[in-house]
Amino acid sequence: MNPEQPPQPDKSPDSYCIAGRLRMLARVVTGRYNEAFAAEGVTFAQAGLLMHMFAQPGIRQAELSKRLQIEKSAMSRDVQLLQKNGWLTDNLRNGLYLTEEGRLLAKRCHKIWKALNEQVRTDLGTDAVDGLRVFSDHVFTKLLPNQ
Amino acid sequence: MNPEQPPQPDKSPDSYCIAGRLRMLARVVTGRYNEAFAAEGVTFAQAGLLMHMFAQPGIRQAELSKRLQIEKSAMSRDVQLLQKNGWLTDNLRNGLYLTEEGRLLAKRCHKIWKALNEQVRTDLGTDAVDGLRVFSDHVFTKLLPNQ
DNA sequence: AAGTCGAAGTTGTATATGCAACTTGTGTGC
DNA sequence: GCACACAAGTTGCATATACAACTTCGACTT
Repeated sequence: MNPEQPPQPDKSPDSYCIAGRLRMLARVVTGRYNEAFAAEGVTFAQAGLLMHMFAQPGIRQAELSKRLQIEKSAMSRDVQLLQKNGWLTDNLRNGLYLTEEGRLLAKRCHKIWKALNEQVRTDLGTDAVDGLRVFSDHVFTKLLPNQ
Repeated sequence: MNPEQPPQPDKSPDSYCIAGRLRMLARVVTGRYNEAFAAEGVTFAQAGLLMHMFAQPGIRQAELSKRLQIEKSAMSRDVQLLQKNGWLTDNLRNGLYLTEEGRLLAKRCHKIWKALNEQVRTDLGTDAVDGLRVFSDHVFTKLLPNQ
């Protein structure tokens, strides 16, 4: 795949592995976001869910699953974890609602997210961000089965 | 973040979340690769490691960690899993070597990978693949600390 | 109302991943 | 040779994720 390189990120230019590259990038970028949310005691994944639930109270797990392309059982467990922390009301099956504590946390997370996402966009530059958007659009139109 | 959309992948065009998007893409694309490797009884992550070890026998965990940007403890466990399946010799600490069975599997995986990766590139198109490459290059130069 | 079917959600099991703390190995200076 | 420092690897613990199988819920039919 990429023989004989010194200890360096694997960035072979041609015919690189799409899945491998995506997963590596996700690890790197997730790490950066996780650092930023650590002060609030949440991971990026958790913060993201909280922000979705804040933006759309009562949303169902099934809808979040489709939007985020996370398997329903994974979503179920993510949701249970948030609930265990007291951020969700206990009527999970009737739609997801944040507790007051959850709403406050979601707001703080959104503040952090907004600043960080801007920072990262600036750091990477327009070309990079556009590149990812183009790739992303093609995946949605060409790789996803139905909707 | 993305209020009021019907059950659809979250593809809000402007100011989308870099980390969220990357993670979603990684989930989607990983799924596709995992399907392809399922016949061999391995995941994409495992197949990738096997191919690296095949291409560079004796490579150390530390080097793979840096190349793939996987935390060393995660790498340690991934390696132990491969060994448990009889694909690695037992001298893990002196570099990673495939068993004969491991080498054969790695070759079959490479065949699958090569065809699939080409297929995905074709499906997505040059624009998309270039877009990801550009993004990726910027992450390596701007987001990774040292090397 | 009872039965049925499909969607939504949960649980069992396994892998992939990270952080912190620990252990082991290696080399360097004395 | 020893002691110390640092790199490599492992282990404890927790989260994120998927697939399969199961349960529960709701709507529709009769």
